[in-house]
Amino acid sequence: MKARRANSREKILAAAADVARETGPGSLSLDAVASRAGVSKGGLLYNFPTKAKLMQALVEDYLRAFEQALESARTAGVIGESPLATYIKLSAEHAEESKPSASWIFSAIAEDPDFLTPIKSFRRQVFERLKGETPDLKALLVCYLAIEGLRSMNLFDSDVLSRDERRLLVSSLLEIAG
Amino acid sequence: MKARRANSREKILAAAADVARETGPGSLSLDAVASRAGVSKGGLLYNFPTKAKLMQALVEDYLRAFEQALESARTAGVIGESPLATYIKLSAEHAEESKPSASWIFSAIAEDPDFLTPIKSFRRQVFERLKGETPDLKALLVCYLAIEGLRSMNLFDSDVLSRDERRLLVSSLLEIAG
DNA sequence: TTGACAAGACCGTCCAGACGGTACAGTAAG
DNA sequence: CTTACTGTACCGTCTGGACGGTCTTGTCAA
Repeated sequence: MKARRANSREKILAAAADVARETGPGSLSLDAVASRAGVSKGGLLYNFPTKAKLMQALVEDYLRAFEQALESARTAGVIGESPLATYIKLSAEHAEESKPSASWIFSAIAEDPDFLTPIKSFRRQVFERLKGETPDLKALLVCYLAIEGLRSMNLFDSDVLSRDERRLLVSSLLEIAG
Repeated sequence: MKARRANSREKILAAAADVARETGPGSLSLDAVASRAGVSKGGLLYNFPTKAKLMQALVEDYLRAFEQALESARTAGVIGESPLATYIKLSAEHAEESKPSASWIFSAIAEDPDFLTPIKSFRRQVFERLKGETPDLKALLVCYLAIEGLRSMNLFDSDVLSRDERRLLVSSLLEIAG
């Protein structure tokens, strides 16, 4: 679409995520993001005219990426696999990444709590879809919530569970999901 | 120990939680808390000499309250009930409260991410204890994580699950916990 | 009983710094 | 000529916190 010289947009987005993760959600200032991205503040404001637009882009990119990953996992998955199982596997992989991938969310809701609404409605959508595809509601609830718990641990960079325990959890969930 | 004239300390703490919930984590300023608590800024600073101390008090009170609730639930609980089942019931009750009880956490970690460490170590402690008391590790993992998911939904004020679904989830977990 | 006084609890104002955002002149590439 | 920036200077606002003053309460000697 844009960016002939270089892809500043993505650099900036990545820099914002890094700054949020490393220096904390409250320290996500435009100056910090700009210098981290190797871009001047003027350049940042050229790409994202306001801080809110930056946050919005962060949210939208995140949601789009997850949606695409889910879609391709669904088509590329094992044929006999249930949609719930696919969801569990994909989410577990995401949570297994060493870096908390979305701690910028904290910055976003600190900036304006309304940034949560698109995320919430996306989650709701995914859950409703899963509900239509899963015969056993109890199994769905348990698995979905446990995955949500895993996501939360990743978000808060919690080390309550060991790697082995995480693996055992996932395999148990897959067993429950059938 | 303190507060001869009135109990400003608790009023302030409650006000801080209210402000964080209603106006968002980023808007938790001393001025806002003071006016909400019906106290001047000077008075607030008298009780909590710095913003960090306020946050710390919020964290400590929260942890202490949960610990006490857990302890009394353990002693007052049904005799045949497993510790895991007690934990599930208590946490579910907490999550059932209409107001997100701890959204000030976002404010705290925006202020300084280190406020998470006492919370994390507390969680770890609780989990380790549960691990020593629960024979079935798989059941523990699934239940603990699902509860964590429930907590996260409450924290983010998410409405993905209906009340009925939450109830079904809890009963399923209790079934798994045995 | 009373008056002096100390301490505790709180008020209201002020300030330095940080932040988001604007403005604008310059420049290198296509 | 346009796009995509860089760099600098600047403004208005908000925030944490310091500070000095004020009102209330308890204590205790006379």
